[in-house]
Order: sequence, then structure tokens, then C-alpha cells
Amino acid sequence: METATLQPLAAALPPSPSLNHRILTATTVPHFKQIHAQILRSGLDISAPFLSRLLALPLASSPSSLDYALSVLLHSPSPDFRLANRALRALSSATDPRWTLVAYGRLRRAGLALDRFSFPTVLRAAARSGCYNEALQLFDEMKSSGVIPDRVILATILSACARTRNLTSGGAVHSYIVESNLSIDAHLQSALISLYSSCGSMDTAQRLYDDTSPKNLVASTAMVFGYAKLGKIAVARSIFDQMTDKDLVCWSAMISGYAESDQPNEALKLFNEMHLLGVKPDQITMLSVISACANMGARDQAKWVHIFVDKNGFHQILSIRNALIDMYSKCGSLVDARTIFDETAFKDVITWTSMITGFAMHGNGRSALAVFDHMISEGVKPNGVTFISLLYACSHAGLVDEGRRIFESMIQDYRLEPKHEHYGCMVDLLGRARLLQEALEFIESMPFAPNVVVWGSLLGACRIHGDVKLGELVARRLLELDPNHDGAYVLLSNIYAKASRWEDVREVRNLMKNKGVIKEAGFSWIELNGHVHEFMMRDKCHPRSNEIYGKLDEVVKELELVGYSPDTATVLVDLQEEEKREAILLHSEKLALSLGLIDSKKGSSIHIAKNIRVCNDCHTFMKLASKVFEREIVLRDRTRFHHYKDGVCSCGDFW
DNA sequence: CTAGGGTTAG
Repeated sequence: METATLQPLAAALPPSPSLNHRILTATTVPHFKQIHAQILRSGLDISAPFLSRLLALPLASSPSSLDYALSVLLHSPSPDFRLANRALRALSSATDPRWTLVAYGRLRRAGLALDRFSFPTVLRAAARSGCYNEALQLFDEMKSSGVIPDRVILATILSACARTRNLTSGGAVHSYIVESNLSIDAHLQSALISLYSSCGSMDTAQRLYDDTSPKNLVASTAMVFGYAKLGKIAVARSIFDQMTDKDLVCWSAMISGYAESDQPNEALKLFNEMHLLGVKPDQITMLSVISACANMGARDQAKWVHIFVDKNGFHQILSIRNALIDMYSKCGSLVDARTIFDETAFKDVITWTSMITGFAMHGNGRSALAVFDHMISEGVKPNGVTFISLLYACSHAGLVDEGRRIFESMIQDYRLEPKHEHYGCMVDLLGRARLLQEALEFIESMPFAPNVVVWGSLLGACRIHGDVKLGELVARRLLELDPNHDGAYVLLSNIYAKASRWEDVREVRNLMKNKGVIKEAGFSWIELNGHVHEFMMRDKCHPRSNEIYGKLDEVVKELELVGYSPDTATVLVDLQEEEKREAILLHSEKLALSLGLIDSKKGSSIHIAKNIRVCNDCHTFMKLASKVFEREIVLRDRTRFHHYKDGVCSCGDFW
């Protein structure tokens, strides 16, 4: 600790008015330094008002002035808890909460401990700036220093646990509350409900919620959020519908719930409803809406949302711009994505990664790598997600050596630890390039046990290259990990079908039936004139169904003239050949295409999206249709875009 | 004072 530079008795004297006035009107660091010198000469200890003012100014946000403020504090005659607390409070209310944490770190290193008044301030700052682990650490420190946490602290710390999905710590806090016989008020109850619903423990959350009366807005929102996260969107909706006073936060929770449960259409519908009721969205709502648009891949809707964003002043917010880049990529408009990207002056790691992902999705591996190089030259540090996108870009473009190099570089140059997803991408990359043995060895060299994603990548590669033997082995491993993995059964039977091993196909199918494993239902949608039309397989729900089926017949006949013949090999159901033919011709994307052909002209492009991967037959069908009907067909499947033009697909038939 | 909703990948 530094020695005091002033006489302690000086603290008792009132500050001189002129000095006080100078403190209150100071606006720059040099100004403060002058005053500080004067204070030191005068022998008065007025560090507290001095610091309050200094720390309350926006200039305290810069590291150098923060540094100065802290040194004043630490060198003041009596750097005590109260002063430290005042400084921290001033700092936390005026600036980025992170500075409060920085300040706290410096105070600690200088030997100053926090008192019971400082803990809430720093804890809140930690929670607000997303430093949840630090918040938990502070909570432990606080308890061991004998300070009794009050409701405010407990609610804050529960929120930190909820956000980090840390049920262990959160549960401990809950026990602590029960053991210390603290009465649980509405605020704490909501915090607890939020903890359990964030962690997916809906039974516990529901029990606590049932005990609540009347139901409060915050607790109900937490319930909506929790059920939506688990995919129980109908339950979430019924709670939402029962809420009488809805505010922006609960609208947003419900909208993002739909957006993330693959119901982007519902998300947008709800957004419209909210809009009509006059509830003004904020940036968080807009992020969900943009993300819903992205998942839907609806270009007209996307344009509308973009205009809405511009009109309502959200367009300068970086996270919004990032979401827009992603949205346009996923809607098939790489050009628009690129424009926003180029017009974004300050780019963070998400901006760059979104652009890389955009190129990757469209199979443009070289551009993805170029964006990465640019990012590095701009000094932006890539994260784990960036590398997933890069590997994925290499994989879809067949850039094997580049992929290997990037994987190594991730570890060596960027000191990032590859996770399951990264290994999965590498396996995919090697597998696609027919390096199946190397892919298997790669899996065996992993430092941790491979999961279903990693095995699934290899199984997919076995399907592409028709490796029955390895496919069987991999499927077995995969089913050991997850006996109900629908993808494993489907891929395995596809592998058998490709090898014409019908007995085995039947066996896999029976196994699925006995276990009750259901293949995810495929559906497609197409946007025409701002309207989204959805199709299931064999769907006759569309009002123009007759017209669509008539068109489909016509299309099939024309394609058969140029050599198309339905590839029934992958039909899993045991049917007569004629029925198989019918089944495959009624796949949802073919229905969507038929409608698209009716409502578009030669030379235009047709955009279709699908929730699962496109089948072999539909892929061939689209290629031929693009040539015969002179349309560019853009099909987005679960992971990537296929651009069909003049009978060729951009994916090079590996997908 | 404190509690509820968010962007890149999988």
C-alpha cells in the first residue's frame, strides 16, 4: 500500500468552495490533474467528490482515464471501503459495466477488500457485462467474507446461473435460500422459475409457477421461454395466450421461440400481430425476426424486414447488421449480404464469420477463405465458430489440403481447441473427398470420444461413396450412442439400397418400425409474390392443388423425353415399383417447383427451401428441369444451397 | 437497487 501523502486531520475540513466548483465543472483529464495537484497542495482530502465527478464523466470510459482515476483513489490519504464503493458506484452507473470489473480487479490487487455495499455493485456489473463466472466467484467470496447476501444479490446471482445454464450453482443458491429461511418474494420466485426454465427443468419450474399467484409477467415469460426452448411450442403458446398484459419482452420470447423451433412463418405472423397492436420492437425483437426470416429463406419477407429495420433506425446496430448478412445469405442473396458486409465499417468476429458462412453455404470456398485472410489482416481474432465455417467451406468446395491446413492452424496459430463440431467438419471434408480410411483414422485419433455428429459425418460420406462395409460399422457405432437416431437408419438403408441389397433395406426398415423410430417428415416451401406456400409430400392442401398436379404430370413427361427416370432406389417403404415411382414423384420440392413453374417466366429464377436434405432423385429432377424449362432453380436444403442452371448443380453432385 | 427476450456454427 502507498503511504498517505496528506495529513489525516485534513479530512475533517470542508472543501473550499472554489475547489469544489472547479471539480464540478472539470471535463478533461488534464483539467482533473491540475485540480488534483491543487488538492494535494491544499492539504484537503476531498478525494471522494473528486472521484465521484471524475468517474461519472464519460471520459472515465477510456482505459487511460480510468487508470488515472484509480491511481487517485489508491493514492488518496484514506483509500477505504466507502471511497472504493463510491468510486465503483459512480463508475458502474456512468460507464460500461466492464470498467467496474477492471476497477475491482485493481482495487483487489492493491489490497482493498469489498464491503457489503460494494458487493452488489460489482456483482451487478459482472452480471450485466456477461461475466457470469466472475459473478459466481464474487458470490463465493462474499459468503466466505461473512457478508450475508440479500434478495438483490440472490436474484442477480440466480440470473447469472440462469444465463450460463448452471443448474448446479443455481440449485445451490436455491438450497441456500431455503436453508436460511428467507421469505421468497415475487422477484425471487421469478428468478428461481427463470433459473429452472433456462436450464430445461420445466417440471421444477412448473411446480414453482403453479405456486405463484397471481401470475406475474416475468415468471410467465420465463415459462414461455423455457417451454419454447424445449420445442414444446404449443405449451409455450398456451401460457402466452393466457397472459393478459403482454409487454415487449414476452412478445420477443414467443417470437424467438417460433424462430428457433423451425416455425419461422409463425414467428413472422406473431411479429405482425405485435406490430398491429402498436407494440414497438427493440433490437432484441428485431434480431429474432431477422433470424426467423433467415431460417425461412423468404426473399420478399427479407426485403420487407430490411426496410423495416432501416425505417426504424436499427440499421446502425452491429448485431442487427450481422443478422442481416446471415439473413440475406440464407435467402440466397449473397450479393445483398455482401453489400451490407462491405458497408459495415466496424466488423466484429460475428460479421466476418457470417460472411464466411454465407460463401460456404453457397459452395464458394475460395471466397470464404479470402474473407478469412482479410479478417486476419484486419487484426480480428477468429473464434471456434469461425473455424467451423471455414472447414465447412472447404468441405463443400472439395478443398482438402486447405481444410487440413486450417485445422492445424486453428490449433497451432490460434490456440483454439477443436471440439466435436470441428472434428465432424474434418471427417466430412475427408469423407466427401473419398478419403474414407483417413477419415476413420482421424476419428480414432481424437482426444475424446466421438459423438453422433462425428460418426454421422462419416456415415454420410459412406452413403455418397457407397461404402457398404464401412457404413455398417459406422452405423453400428452411431446406434450404440443413440439407438433412436433416425438419420443413422435412413443413411444405412440408403447405403444398402444403393448396393441393391433389398433384404438389408427391409431389415433396417423393420428395425425402425419395431423401435418406433420415425424419419423426420420432409417439407418444402416456396415464396411467390410475398406469400409462402408450404408443401408436404403428396400434399393436396393447396387451393391450386389440381393445377399443381397437372403441371407436375406435364413436367415429368417432358423430363422423361430427355432421359429422366425416377430413381426409386432410396424409397424406404416396401411398395410395388409403380407405387414407389408415384411416391418419389410427389416429393414436396417437386410440388413446390411445379407451382414455381406455373407462376414464373422463362429466364427467371425459382427459389425453394426444404427442411431436410434433398434426395437423389429430386436433385437429378431439378438439374434437368433447370435446363428444359430455362429457369435457374435455387434450392436450399438443411445445410447448403444448390444452384441449378442449364442442367448442372453448383454442388458438383456431392452434398 | 434485484427477476423475463437476442446475432455467427451444430
